Amino acid sequence: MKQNYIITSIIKTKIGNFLLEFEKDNILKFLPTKRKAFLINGFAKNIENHVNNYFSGKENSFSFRLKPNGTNFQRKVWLEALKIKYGETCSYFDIANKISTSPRAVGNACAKNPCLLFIPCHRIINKNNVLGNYQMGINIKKILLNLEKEAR
DNA sequence: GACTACGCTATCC
DNA sequence: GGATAGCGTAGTC
Repeated sequence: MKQNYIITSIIKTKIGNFLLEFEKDNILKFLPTKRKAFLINGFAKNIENHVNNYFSGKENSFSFRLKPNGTNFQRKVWLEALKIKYGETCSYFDIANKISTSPRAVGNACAKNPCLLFIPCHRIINKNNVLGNYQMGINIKKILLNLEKEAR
């Protein structure tokens, strides 16, 4: 029987190194890390290229297959986040309405997003246009949103 | 039961 | 009108 192995690699981006975990062509995790960059194979290199294109404004959507680990509820929130288009934002309140829950719970799920950037939870902000919070800090959130606004 | 990447309201300058 | 504090809320650990 053939088995799929989970592969880890560290890729380098403008805003720091990211730990990439994938299984075949499904991305399981994409999180910031302090570890030194290393690439395992062509797939990781491919991701790195796409991410760097994104950071230089040349690319505005990712078409990777994601396989994030989470509860049903978290997946529902992430699915809604994926629907937010490049350069647009949505409030926690809006997302909460769509899946009939509370904004607090939406924030909770976003905080556990294992695929930063690919699941664009940086596009989810507070209702009163305040940015809210972010796993990598609100500075990064600000940078990402500005990048998308200008590149559009 | 405690903890949130929220939002609303009341209350204070 | 702006700043702050308190509380309701829903999901997770």
